[in-house]
Amino acid sequence: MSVHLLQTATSVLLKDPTASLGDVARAAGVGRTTLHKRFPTRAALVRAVANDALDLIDSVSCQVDFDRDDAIEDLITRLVALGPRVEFLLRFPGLERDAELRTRIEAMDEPVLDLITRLQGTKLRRDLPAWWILHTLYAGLFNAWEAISYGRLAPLDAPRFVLTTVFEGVASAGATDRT
Amino acid sequence: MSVHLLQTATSVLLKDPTASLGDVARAAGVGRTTLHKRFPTRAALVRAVANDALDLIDSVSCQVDFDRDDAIEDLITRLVALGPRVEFLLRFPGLERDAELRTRIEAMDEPVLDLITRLQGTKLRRDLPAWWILHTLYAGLFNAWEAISYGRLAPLDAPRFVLTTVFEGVASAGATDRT
DNA sequence: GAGCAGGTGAACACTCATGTTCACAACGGT
DNA sequence: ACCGTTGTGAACATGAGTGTTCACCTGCTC
Repeated sequence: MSVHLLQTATSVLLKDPTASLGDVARAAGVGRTTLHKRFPTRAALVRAVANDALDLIDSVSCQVDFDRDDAIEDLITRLVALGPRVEFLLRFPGLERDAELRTRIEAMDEPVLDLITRLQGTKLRRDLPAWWILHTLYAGLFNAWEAISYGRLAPLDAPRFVLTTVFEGVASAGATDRT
Repeated sequence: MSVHLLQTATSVLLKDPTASLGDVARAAGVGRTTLHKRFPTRAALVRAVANDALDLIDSVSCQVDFDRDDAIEDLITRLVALGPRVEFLLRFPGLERDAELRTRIEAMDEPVLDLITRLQGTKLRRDLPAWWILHTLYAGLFNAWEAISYGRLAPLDAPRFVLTTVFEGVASAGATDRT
């Protein structure tokens, strides 16, 4: 049941980062006292939500074979499915002020950066820095999550949208005006 | 001098959306009373900052000839230069709850959406919805602003990065694995 | 039934952002 | 020198979120 509490907290805090603890408790169908017993302070709750998301990413990361050439496609597809839990990590303001969290987030980026660097020998452009490509991927993910939450994009369409847009761009195949 | 106040408020609130009015006033080198005299309430300040950003966009929008085929490139290049003032519009939480602001934001999107739809006849892909392409552009902008604020990206490089990435994608030219 | 773990609402004190007012200082125009 | 404007710090009341405690209830095991 504590799991459901964290998930509810995730979506409530994501929708309104200034939501009070009372709001979170009510949304989770739980007393504010109970919430306080699990997470003695607001900072503790936020940290728990973030760590939960990081655990989720770790579990996904383990399932991806980073040695395969289509590892990125696999990773993106799996990350899209995670939705708000991970979006929280990239969106919640002030999260990077927690040193421990910042460390975990950077550690999460590292293998992907390595993968990108390696693939820049084959299927990825060499004229862009790896970090820019990584953040472009994140931007695509965030884009998809937002569209899904607004009901504009079907969750099952999302991976294809993100991958095709990030990899091939929005220009039509014929128009190659690389400047 | 009021202009400088709004710009300071923009960057302070962007860095920390929960910053107190005292923080804003101090950052602007002005008394909290003075701030209150100009903007009687916090909501009024936020609205003023947002409207300032929208005015800025309007003034840019007027300079772009939406009939030209390279209007998008022109628009993006100009928007990148605006930086945090516009980033505020896309980032600040709860901004869309103000009906008047939401209207202005949608009105801002409209001509760009029309342009995208028109260009889908020529240089833009037809197999993606116009709104998706629009949001991909925004995501690229946001990406660049963030990289600039972290000092990773030179402002003068930004337009090229955004345009080439959004239009052509991150895949190397040879790898055309359109699924 | 006794005991215990877990959950709950009520209540309290405390902090802090906020809105508001007021008296005072600086400055420019007349 | 006078006065309106503009900015300033100090002070105050208010409200909301927060952390904390306590008494009470429920369901479970022994």
